[in-house]
Amino acid sequence: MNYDPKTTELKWQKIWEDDRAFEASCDHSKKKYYPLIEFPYPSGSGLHVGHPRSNTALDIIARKRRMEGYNVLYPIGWDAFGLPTENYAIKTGIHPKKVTEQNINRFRAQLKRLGFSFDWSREVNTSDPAYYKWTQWIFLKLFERGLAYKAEIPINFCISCKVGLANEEVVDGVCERCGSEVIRKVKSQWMLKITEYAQRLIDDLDNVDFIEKVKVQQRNWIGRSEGAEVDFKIFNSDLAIRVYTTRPDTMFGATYMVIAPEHPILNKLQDSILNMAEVEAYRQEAAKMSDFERSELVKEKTGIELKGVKAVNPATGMPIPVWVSNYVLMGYGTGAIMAVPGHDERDWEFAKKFNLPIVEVVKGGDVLQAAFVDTASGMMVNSGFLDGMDVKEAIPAMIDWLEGKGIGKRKVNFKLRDWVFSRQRYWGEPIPLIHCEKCGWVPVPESELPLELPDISDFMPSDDGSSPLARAEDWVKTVCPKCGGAATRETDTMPNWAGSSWYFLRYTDPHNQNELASKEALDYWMPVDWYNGGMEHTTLHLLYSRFWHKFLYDIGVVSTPEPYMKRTSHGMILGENSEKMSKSRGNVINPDDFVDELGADSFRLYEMFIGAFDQPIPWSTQGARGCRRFLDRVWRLREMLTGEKGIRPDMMSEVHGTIKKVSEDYERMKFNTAIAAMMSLVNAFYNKGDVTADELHTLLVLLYPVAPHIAEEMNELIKNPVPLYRTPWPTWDESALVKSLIELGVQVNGKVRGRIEVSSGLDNKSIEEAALGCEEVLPYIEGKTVKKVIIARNIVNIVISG
RNA sequence: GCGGGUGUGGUGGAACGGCAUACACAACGGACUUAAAAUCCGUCGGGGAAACCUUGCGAGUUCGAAUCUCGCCACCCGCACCA
Repeated sequence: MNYDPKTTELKWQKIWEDDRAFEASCDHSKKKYYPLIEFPYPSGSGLHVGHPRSNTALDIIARKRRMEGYNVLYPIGWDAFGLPTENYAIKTGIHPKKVTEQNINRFRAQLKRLGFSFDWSREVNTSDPAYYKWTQWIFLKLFERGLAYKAEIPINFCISCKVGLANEEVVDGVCERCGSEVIRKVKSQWMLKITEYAQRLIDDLDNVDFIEKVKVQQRNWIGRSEGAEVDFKIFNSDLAIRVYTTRPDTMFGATYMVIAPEHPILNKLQDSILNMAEVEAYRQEAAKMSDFERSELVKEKTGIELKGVKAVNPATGMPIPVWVSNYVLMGYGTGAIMAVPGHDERDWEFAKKFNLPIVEVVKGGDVLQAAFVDTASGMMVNSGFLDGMDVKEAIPAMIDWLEGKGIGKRKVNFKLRDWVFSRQRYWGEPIPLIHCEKCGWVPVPESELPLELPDISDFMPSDDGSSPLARAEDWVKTVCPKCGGAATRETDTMPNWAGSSWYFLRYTDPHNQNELASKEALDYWMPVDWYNGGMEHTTLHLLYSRFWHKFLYDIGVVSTPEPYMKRTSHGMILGENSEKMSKSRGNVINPDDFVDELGADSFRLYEMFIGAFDQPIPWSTQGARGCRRFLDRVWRLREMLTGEKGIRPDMMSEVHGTIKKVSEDYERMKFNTAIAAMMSLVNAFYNKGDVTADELHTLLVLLYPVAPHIAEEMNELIKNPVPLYRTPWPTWDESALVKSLIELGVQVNGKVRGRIEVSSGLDNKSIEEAALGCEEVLPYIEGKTVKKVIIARNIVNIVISG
C-alpha cells in the first residue's frame, strides 16, 4: 500500500478532533505552556505560505510540550477588522461582515487542512461584538485614566478618494489605492498616551527573552535621549524660546537659533518681525508640503531669518539671530534648537549656506572645513568656565550652572509619539464615547457595552473625510448618559491594532461574559511563554500590545508587567526568483495546490527544512518534492521491519544521537538540522537494510511534531496501541552516544594529513604514538623535529619545525 | 547617514576555535523496465599526474580560523534633518 496523504491526513485530523486531543485543560494544577502565533488577518486572498512557517514552528513546540506533560494552550483566532475588507466592500457592495465571514471560513478550512494542533474551541474574532465589548471596555478604562485624549493633528488625506488614510496606506507619499497625491489635513483625533509608558517599555525589555534584533528595534523606535531644556531670552522682550539639546556643553558655540515653521512663538513675535510677509510665505510653503516632500528636500536646506529679532545666548550673553527652517521639526523636543555649527553637521551645512559664524568649542577637528562631531570626549575651548574640561565633565557642569541660574533643567526626550487611535472608517470598533454640549465627552455606560456597529449599506467615506458612520443619523443621535440632554456619538472607529492589542488575554477564557477573562485563567496562563511573529510588527503590534498590557497591569487586571516571556521571529518566504512574493510579480505559491499534490506533512516538513528559520528564504518547489520523497522513504521502512525487539546495539549510538539532536534543535528553532538528522537516521536504516519496530517507533515520535499525520498512521500500522499524541517525548542516554572506536584527524602544522582510528578511552600518550605512526603522516614528519603534539576532542595536531 | 543582518559548491544550506562543504535540490552514470515515470545503488567545490588551491577582499591572534580581532567591499531589512 502506498502512502496516500489525502485519506491519511483527514483520518487523523478527525481522530484528534473527536478526541479533543489539543484542547487546553481547565485543570490548573498541571504545569502550563502557552505558545502563541500572531492571529491572521483573514484577507480575501487566503492563506499565504508565510503563515504556516510560523504556525508549524510553534506547532512543533506545542506538540512536543504536550508530550512532555504540559497543559498546552495553542490558540487561534481572527484579526478581523481592517481596511482591505472594507475597501472590498466599497467595491462590491457586500457587507464587510459577510466578507469577513467568508474569508474566515476559507482560512479556517486551510489551516485545518495543514493539521495544526490549535485549540479550536477557543477561537476568537475581533469583529465579534462579544469580543469587541472588551476592546471598548479597555478603551474606556484608558479614557478614565486620562490616557485617551482628543487632539488636533494632521492626518493623511487622499485628494482623489477623499478619504483619510492610515499611515500604512500611504506608500511613497501617494495613495496606495489610486496613486494620487496625499496631503495633510488637520483633524481632531483620539490619541493614546503611549509616551507615558516610554521609559517602562524600554526598561522592561531587560526582563524578557526577546531576540536581540527586536529589542534593538524597539529601543531605537522609542528613541530615548538625555539632555537639557534651556530658555533663550528674546532680546528686548519678555519672551523666550525654549530649546532641547543633548549637548548643553557646546552652548558657547551656539551662534544662532532655528525654530520650526509651525512654532507658535512666530505669532507672538509678529509685530517685531520686520520681514513677516516673507516669513509667512515660507511658513505656508512648508505647511503645503507633505512629510514625504519635506524629507525629500533633505539635501538642500532652506530657511529664513527673522529680521528685527535676536535671541540671547545664555552662556555667552551675546545676541544671536533666529531663523525659521523646516529642518527643525515641531514634533520633537520643543520645536526649536540652538544651532552649534562647529559640532553638528546639519547646523554646519546651514551656517555655510547662510554665512553664519562657526565657533570651535571642542578641540580635535577643523570646524572651518567640516563639523567636528566625533566628540564623545574631548577638551572644551572658547567656552568660558568650561575651558579645559573634558566633554564628559562639561555636560553635567553646564546643566548644574543652568539649573543654578533657573534657565534650564535636565530633560529626557523620546522619539516615540502618542498613538493616533481614530480612523474615519466603518469596519472597526466604534469608539464608545458620546459628545454632549454641556458635559463634553462622556463614556457610554459599561452596561451598554458592546456599542455595536450600526448596520449600514454605504461604506464610502464622506467628502469631508468624516467616517461613514456620521451618516447613520439615527445611531449618531443619542442622549447624554450624564445629563440626559441631546448628544451625539463619536463616529470614528478604532484602528485594527486595537483588537490585536489584547487578544492573547481573551484566549485564556474566551467565552467569559462578565470579564475580559477571569483572574484565575489569566493568572494561570499568562504570560505567553513563546510568541513568534513577523519583524514587521516589532514597532506596531508588539509595542502597542506591551503598552496595553502594562496599563492593564497598572489597573490590576493582569498580574504580570509583560505579556510575552519570549519573542522570536521567522524570516520571510520569498518567491522562486528570490523576490518578495506578490500578485503583481506573479510568484505567489498557493498552499492549497501544494497540499493537493504532495500533502500537508510534506508542506510542513519543507517549510521547516527550507533553511534557517530566522532568515528570509526563496521557495523551491523542487526542493519541496524532495521532502515528499523523504516521507515516502520513511513510509517504506515498514517493509524493512525485522522481527527483532528493542534498539540493536550497533544502532544505539545513531538512534540516541538523533533523539538528542532533534530534541535540542527543536528548542533552538534549528528545524532544518533536526530534519537533516532524521534523514541521516533513515539513510542509516537503508544502509543497514532493515529496522526494528522500536527503532522505527523512535523515529516516528521524533518526526511527529513536524509531520504528524504520516507519523501517526505508521505508528498505528506497526501495531502500536498508543497514538503518538499520547506518547511521552523520548529521552536519550548519554552513555549510548559513546562509540567504542573513534576516528581522529591527524594534522601536521594545522593541515589534515591523515586519520587514525582509536578506542575511545585511549590515553593521550598512546594516541600520540598512533598519530606519529600514521602512514599518511610519516612523509610530512620524516627528518623534522616534532615540537609538540596537541590532542583535542577529535583532532590531533603535530607541530613540527623547519 | 545611523542601527541590525547576511556573504560557504550549479542551488537551498551544515559545521561547541578542531577532519569545510553534513542534509537536501539539480546534474551525471548504473540497476530494474519493451520504454518512461517511480524506486534502488553510485559520482558530484576547483585543479589536476601529483603538488596544491578554496568559506566576499586584506591583515592579525592561535599549534589550528568559515568561526575571534581590526580594516575594507557587496547585498538585504529597519529608521532617517530626532537637535
